[in-house]
Amino acid sequence: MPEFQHSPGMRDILPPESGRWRRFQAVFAEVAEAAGYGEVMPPLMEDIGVFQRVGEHTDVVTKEMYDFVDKGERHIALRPEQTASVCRAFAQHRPLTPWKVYYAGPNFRYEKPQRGRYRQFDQVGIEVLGADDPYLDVEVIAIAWEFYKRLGLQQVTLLLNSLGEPQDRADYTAALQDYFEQHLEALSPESRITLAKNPLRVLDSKRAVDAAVLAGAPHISKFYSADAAAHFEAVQQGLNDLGIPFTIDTSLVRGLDYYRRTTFEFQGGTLDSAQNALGGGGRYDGLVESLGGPPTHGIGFALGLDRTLLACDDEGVFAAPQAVVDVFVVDTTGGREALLITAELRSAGISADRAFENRSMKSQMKGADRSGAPIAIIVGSNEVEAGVVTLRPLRGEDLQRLVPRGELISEVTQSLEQAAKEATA
RNA sequence: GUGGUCGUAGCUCAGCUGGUAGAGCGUCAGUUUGUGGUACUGAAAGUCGCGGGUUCGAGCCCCGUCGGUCACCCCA
Repeated sequence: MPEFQHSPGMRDILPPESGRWRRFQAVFAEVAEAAGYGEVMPPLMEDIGVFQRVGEHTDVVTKEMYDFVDKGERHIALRPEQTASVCRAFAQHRPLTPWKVYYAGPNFRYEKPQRGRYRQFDQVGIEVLGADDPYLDVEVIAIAWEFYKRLGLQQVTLLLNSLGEPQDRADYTAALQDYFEQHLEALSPESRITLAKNPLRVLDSKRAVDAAVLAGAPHISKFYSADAAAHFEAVQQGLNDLGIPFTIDTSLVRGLDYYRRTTFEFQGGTLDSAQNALGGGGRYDGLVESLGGPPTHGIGFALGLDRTLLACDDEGVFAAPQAVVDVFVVDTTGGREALLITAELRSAGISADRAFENRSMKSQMKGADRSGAPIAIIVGSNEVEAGVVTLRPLRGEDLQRLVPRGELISEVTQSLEQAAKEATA
């Protein structure tokens, strides 16, 4: 065993999996940019106050933050999510609204790790600040939906709810509190604890004993103000117009305290309940204001990279890309020819790899095979004397041939084009 | 944070009631010293997570600890 391993909940992402991560983020960037979103890159750490504004009562803030005091006596925290940072950035820079941004990168939460749940975990997401239009809600959801489609995921369920206006939410919370207190005996001990902290979140319970009580609980929909009801109606209509299927789930309560009106979550159909929340988001108010900005409407979502990838594994889509190089150079004269030829190929925009340590030809050919390259360039003493190289197709039935050293690039280019054509045919 | 479970070569695992470690895959090297993907031969590679204890003797038993995993909690 090595003396050091990564800390719990941290991981090394190695190739080819790392290529999959990069592609994941690239696809997300494409989808977001196609809708006019620009990338925002907030810092990995901030004054802890930025995150505390998100919700004084949530576990994310109270128990799970990675924080420390820096050499300037500042109380700093590693970001547990990015929404707060984006709002802080908005309050600080005051860009034109609506401000449409996306982000990708790691977040940190001090939790007990388990499958699909790490202390350093990546999310991609978008936020829009400064607009309250229900069609914006639809656009935001549609972007996530399109992203899942691009990945190839089929079994994603969109759960939709509205928490109403802050007042509606408060009224509902009070009603819920009353109801649960009347049925305290039937609630699980865990839920009773949750009830004391935040009645809304009792609805999240997955415990079987709570099911009966939950089924009889009052519904948020009875508490909507006219505005909230109209907004929610418009969102549903818009989703229907785009052909995006959704399920209303009145028990859908997001973890952070600042949400209002539209909330949504994406669930993976193939995953266990512990990690089936692929992503979620909603509309929020007051966050920018609490960070020193003007009153600003906001909406956004965050999607977990790990869980989404787990869902991809289960559905057999979005596999890790195989690292492939165009050409593998086999040199049996000591390696200098390979040095020159790979450099020449790379300068010409042709990716090329080679073996080192002067291995046997057989070993080098093995390397060529493993590299995935469609062609090998072989150089031995015969070739060097004759001023040629051997161009050896590795994938098809074509025979190898000698080409003049000076025509290397044009011959390889031609050969690669032909290989590409055969591959698609 | 609480509870269950697991931890043996790079990977996946075997190792019966305790007697100082094995397989497959992979890696490397050979099988006519210029040619890969198949086959054959061989080799390297493990302080059996770590630390204590019981025992003549522990990978197998006990305790602790670290890590993974599952459930709860929470969430992505």
